[in-house]
Amino acid sequence: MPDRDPKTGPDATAAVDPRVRRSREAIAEAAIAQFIERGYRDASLDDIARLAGVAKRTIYNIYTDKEALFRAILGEAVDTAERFSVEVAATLGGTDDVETELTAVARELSRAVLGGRIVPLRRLLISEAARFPEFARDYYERAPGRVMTTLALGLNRFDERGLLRIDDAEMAAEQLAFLVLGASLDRALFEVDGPPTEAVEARAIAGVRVFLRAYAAT
Amino acid sequence: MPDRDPKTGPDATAAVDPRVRRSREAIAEAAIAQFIERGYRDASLDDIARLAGVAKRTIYNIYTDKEALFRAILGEAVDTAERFSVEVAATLGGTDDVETELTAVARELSRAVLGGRIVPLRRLLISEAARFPEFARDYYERAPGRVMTTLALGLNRFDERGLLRIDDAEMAAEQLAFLVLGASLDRALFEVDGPPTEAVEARAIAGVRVFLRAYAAT
DNA sequence: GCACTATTGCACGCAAGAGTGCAAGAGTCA
DNA sequence: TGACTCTTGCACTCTTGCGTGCAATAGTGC
Repeated sequence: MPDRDPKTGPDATAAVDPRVRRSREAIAEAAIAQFIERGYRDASLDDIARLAGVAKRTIYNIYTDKEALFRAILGEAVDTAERFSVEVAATLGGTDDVETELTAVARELSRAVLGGRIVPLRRLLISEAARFPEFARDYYERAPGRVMTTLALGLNRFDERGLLRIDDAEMAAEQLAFLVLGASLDRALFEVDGPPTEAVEARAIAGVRVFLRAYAAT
Repeated sequence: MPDRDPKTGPDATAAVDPRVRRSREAIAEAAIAQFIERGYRDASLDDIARLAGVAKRTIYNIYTDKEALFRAILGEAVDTAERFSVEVAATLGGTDDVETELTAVARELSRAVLGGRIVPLRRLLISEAARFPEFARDYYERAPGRVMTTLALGLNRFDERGLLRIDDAEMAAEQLAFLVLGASLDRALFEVDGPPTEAVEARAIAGVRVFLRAYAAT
């Protein structure tokens, strides 16, 4: 939904000047860092330029606006989050060992969501949800939404094998996900620099156990 | 932890001028509305003054700073959230009908968290967690933390009655809470003006069912 | 009604930050 | 090397918003 590549049309039309390419990359890197750290309003273009090792004027040569920059950069971040999401739990339901598989997915989920830049990105999206509601919605469909769908597929596979008894797979997927990392994720949103590990693992394991007791086919 | 009543010492020392009282109330109301709607940085004191029907100068007669105003107002909001929280699930574990009681608590929780000003407050706390980390921590301990403790006590009562088999009550309380409204709350943080109801109820009911299947004593 | 105190409005000063213009310099491609 | 394009630095404008000073006014308590 959001427009990326604000000034170039199709990428294929003639190779871009390497200077432009380098500038773009440096700016993108500096911008996402600043936006995530300070938010849209408090991130200044002077700082971004300085951090990117680029003149402020150059930013304006590429992006029309602070807003255009933000949209482009945030769009990329959401793309990245989506790319991560398609890989999570993709193979779920492949074996007969439900507990092992679910535990592995629980760990994978925890690591992926709490380890990388997802939590800061979520904070930014929530902070700017009033100003840029499309991004929040877009993210939610493409990242957590995709994970839920994938999880649901895997749970259905277990159901078909007679290892779990799943009635509403989408609902069960949500329940599994929030059992595993709901509490950890919620805390993480509030504790800006808290250590991510510790209770996270315990919650993941315990969550899987509860899920299994509720949904085991026996 | 945060300082409220920035300029008066103990409240008991002589009744305050009613003019001050009125100003304070009007300012507080306008300020929390603006801060919640626009965030710390984008909320302007001119707007708050206009909205409160008060001269900007008056705000500075009461609060030294924009920051002092924010701290005072946010402190009050957290107090209110805490007051709400002590009432949630206080009577849990009083009867023998686990399912009915848990379902009632699930509805109560959903309504309390998703219905009032809690979600916008959470958004604000998350947005400003980098600038004011004390408030985020403080809130988390005093509101959700308190609810978890209360829930855990109730679950323990069911365990003592032999109706549930609870090993780690704090963990079980978290699991229940996030089964019931984890998904709804997470969505709510991103969807600024989305309708709160609809799937919320379904998640609450289904969450309780899963919890019971996992923890029933039979 | 009187002394006192808070509110008001308004015009400031000041700083930060978005966005622009331009001429000089440097990289790129053939 | 030459033609071209992008980057750079710098100074500049404009807006927004914080915070203050002051003299006039109005509410409060006795």
